[in-house]
Amino acid sequence: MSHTLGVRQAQKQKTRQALLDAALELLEHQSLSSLGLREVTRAVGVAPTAFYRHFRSTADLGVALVEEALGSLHATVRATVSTTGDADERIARAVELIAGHVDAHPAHVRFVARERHGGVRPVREAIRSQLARFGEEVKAELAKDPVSAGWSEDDLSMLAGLYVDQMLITASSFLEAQETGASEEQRRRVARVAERQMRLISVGRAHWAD
Amino acid sequence: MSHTLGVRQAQKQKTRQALLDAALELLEHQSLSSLGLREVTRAVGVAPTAFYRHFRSTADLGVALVEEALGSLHATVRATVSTTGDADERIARAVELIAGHVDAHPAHVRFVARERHGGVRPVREAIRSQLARFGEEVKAELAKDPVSAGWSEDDLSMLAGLYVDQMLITASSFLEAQETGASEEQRRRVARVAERQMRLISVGRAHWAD
DNA sequence: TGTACATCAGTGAACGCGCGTTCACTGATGTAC
DNA sequence: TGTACATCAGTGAACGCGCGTTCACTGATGTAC
Repeated sequence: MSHTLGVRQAQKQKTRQALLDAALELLEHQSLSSLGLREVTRAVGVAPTAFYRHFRSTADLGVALVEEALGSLHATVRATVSTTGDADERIARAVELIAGHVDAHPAHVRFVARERHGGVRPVREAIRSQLARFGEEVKAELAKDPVSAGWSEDDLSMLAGLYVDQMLITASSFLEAQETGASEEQRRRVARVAERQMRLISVGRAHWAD
Repeated sequence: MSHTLGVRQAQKQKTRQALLDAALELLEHQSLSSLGLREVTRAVGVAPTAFYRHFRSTADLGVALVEEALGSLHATVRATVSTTGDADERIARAVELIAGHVDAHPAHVRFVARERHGGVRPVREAIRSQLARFGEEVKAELAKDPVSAGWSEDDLSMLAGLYVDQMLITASSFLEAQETGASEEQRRRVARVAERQMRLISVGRAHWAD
């Protein structure tokens, strides 16, 4: 370990991460389009001008947050598609993984749900392109499955998109339950609905070629 | 026609509507949480203080916009569920109706998609409660259909929710195509994907009880 | 129909405040010899 | 190892500006008689 990055650069990274963390927290109750640069630096405890050493604008910071948030989601997506077992087991496991992701990174999920259709174009586009990548991965996984034998590329993409959207809807429902301080029972109801919706899609998939 | 509302009240309504219209237009490139009261009055051409004669805050104006936007969507939802014909015809007609709605009211669709998970709680809640009402209507319509004979209440709700979410996703896809100045061919591709996703759900529905 | 008074949508000045951005700076870290 | 200079992350003062909100007002509309 002779090359540990240098004190100066390490400190810079630390400040940058503090800005990202503070922004994510401030975004719990507002949208990126109303987030102020001074708000963020105040929360971190640095001068407003320090912001410019790391980001050109709050929109730029938002794009960095997309990478962070969808990076963490990416791991969950991969875990979800690579589960094994019969259809029902895989669905139950997928919903559990999503619930776990929302518990671990609620602010990331909120950020993606909020800014996916939000008012800041570069952020919206960054989210869209990352979700398209997820779609490609899910599609590749679907293609391997014997259930999809003989499916056209278009149909595989269509189904992959349906799954990705469904994952986000499910994550967003768990988040809402969490935010409104729902009981364990309400949370389980969200899980049950999500499982059945995925199961219905999976039934449709099994009979698609009929 | 002896009771036409009175000049004063008619003028007040006109100003109120002008505020709503201006706000909706300003929300094309930002979220409600960053919309300023002075921005809105400036666009209308009235003094900032006139705003308070109609709304207590921009959040309050947002709630009024929810009613307007979901009122217009409501008509489309009802038209969609009350189509007749075989499954494929009904799906094609539903997608056409959604595309038509996006053409007629793009700003309404954008507003709902953006603020459904946006930063202003009362607005989010107003949207949620209206969408829940749509879900109830779709559910009632599903219950009448012989395909759903023997379905539990929970399963009917689950499917109705899936349809409502799918409608919004479809509307949002059309809007995105419209915003990015997509060609007629790209627009038709959006329609084709949406139709197939609905068809897959409909296949799942037909085989649900198997 | 005419008059006197009440209502109230919209005005315009004023307020204190926080915003984003600029600029020249400081002082710790990094580098060359 | 020590020295002299370069780099650059973070500072702090200053700027002009638009914000939301208050207040007393105006004058057209509405109402009572």
